[in-house]
Amino acid sequence: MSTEGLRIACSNCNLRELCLPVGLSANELTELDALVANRRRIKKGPSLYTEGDTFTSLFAVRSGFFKTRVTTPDGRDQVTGFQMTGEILGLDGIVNDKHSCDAVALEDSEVCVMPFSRIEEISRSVHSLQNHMHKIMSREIVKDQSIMILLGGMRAEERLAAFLMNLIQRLSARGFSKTELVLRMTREEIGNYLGMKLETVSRTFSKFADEGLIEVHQKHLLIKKPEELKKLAVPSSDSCN
Amino acid sequence: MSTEGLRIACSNCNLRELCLPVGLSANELTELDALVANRRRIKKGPSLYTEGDTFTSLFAVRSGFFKTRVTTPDGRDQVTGFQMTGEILGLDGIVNDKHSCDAVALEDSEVCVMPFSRIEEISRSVHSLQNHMHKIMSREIVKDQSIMILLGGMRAEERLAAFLMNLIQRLSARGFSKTELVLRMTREEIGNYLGMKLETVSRTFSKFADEGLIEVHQKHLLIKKPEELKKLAVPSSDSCN
DNA sequence: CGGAACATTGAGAGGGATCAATGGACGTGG
DNA sequence: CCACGTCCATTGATCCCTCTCAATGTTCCG
Repeated sequence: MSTEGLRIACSNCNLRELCLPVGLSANELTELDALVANRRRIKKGPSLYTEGDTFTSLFAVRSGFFKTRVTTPDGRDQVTGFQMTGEILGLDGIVNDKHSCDAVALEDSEVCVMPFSRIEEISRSVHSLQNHMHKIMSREIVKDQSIMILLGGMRAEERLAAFLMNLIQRLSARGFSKTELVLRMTREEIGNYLGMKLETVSRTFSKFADEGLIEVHQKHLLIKKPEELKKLAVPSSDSCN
Repeated sequence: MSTEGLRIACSNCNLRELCLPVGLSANELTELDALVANRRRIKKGPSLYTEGDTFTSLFAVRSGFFKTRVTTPDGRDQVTGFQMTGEILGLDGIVNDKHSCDAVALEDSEVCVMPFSRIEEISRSVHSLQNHMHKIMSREIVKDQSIMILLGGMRAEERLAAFLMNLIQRLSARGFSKTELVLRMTREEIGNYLGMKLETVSRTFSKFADEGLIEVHQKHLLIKKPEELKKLAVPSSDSCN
């Protein structure tokens, strides 16, 4: 929960190809250096923000891993996403000036804090940033469409396969292996996200393992037949984010 | 599919309290009059746009009723939303400069065509429009969270109750009855949206009717016990859009 | 009036939930 | 460094909600 004053400019951040500045020119990048107010470290467990918190800033994940979660009045909750390096958190807060979900760190993490008023201000002069913000929000909307397909129409196997392919794809875009991954979340969190119970997640993993598609050692997964998995996950396997 | 040249300014549109201009001052409204390029009529059945269409404009529903739908590579499809008067269509297209879903008119409809480049341009000088666009997109993201709760964690009864309460709430915001409504979509479309089969939708309607919560006459519904329904639909019954 | 599209209702099957017990992994403290 | 407790994962047995398949009814429109 500590708030350090570490300041690093977007223009020489090694994430600039993944994060908000993606596609901006060198000149434009320099203008973005005023965008990040500071960095913030979050230990595993605590929330970056919580439902109801006043919205002031967007956050870019610099390192670590998050989940977002909404809780219903009757205490049920729903995991709405998992965010990794370079992805943006906080877009839910814009509409009502307060956050509508919790963002929880699943491991020790670090985020760049970008005051939203500053984003809007810079957007007015840097056209590409303006367009970029629109694209980021639109991407989120399109991503949510994929989740609706998943939750609305797919069966357990398909959901889990789609989930794995999505994770693999995002990890490989970050330079990680296409065949090996370490799950940062529990079976329960996966299940909650995918609209199934943790036992079903576990069983489905076991089934995939029996069929030789993957190898499971707790949170360590080895993808042995990506093509087969992809076939299971047919719909929108190219989904971004 | 005809493209008429009907031009009406936002500043004297009777939807300005519901639609994009909501909350803008009179002065600002005048600046928005350059925003709507034209109007377009869509008959029941055809699409306003289709997956893959080049994205150029957002659309505001002026009259009528739409559904948005994504189709997966293997032919399954998923209804991702229903849009009524004053609501915005096309946000999905921003990220890739092409639309990622179909927008289908469920009755004869009319939309205002707002070229996105013009929106971005005006946004740079009219700060409240800039903020407004961000809020509209954020609202869409928050709405999608509610759908995830619905699809991920609720049972058939709860889904349908939540759906009805949401419709009623949006209709009443438009001056329609809080207790009576005409469904513009079929059972199949409702079911697809809610992740259930049309038979289950029909059965659940019948169950609600048996319990005296509603009265069903095909597409005409009478809400007899809104409180009871709301209780069933507990989560995020206040969801916007 | 007849046909097509949509809705209702029933009977049976199945996928995933639920309840329950066991087994590993990890971290903390003795 | 081991013991213990906690958290997490696996697996089994059973049940129930929803899907599926199928028949009938209703409305609307040409």
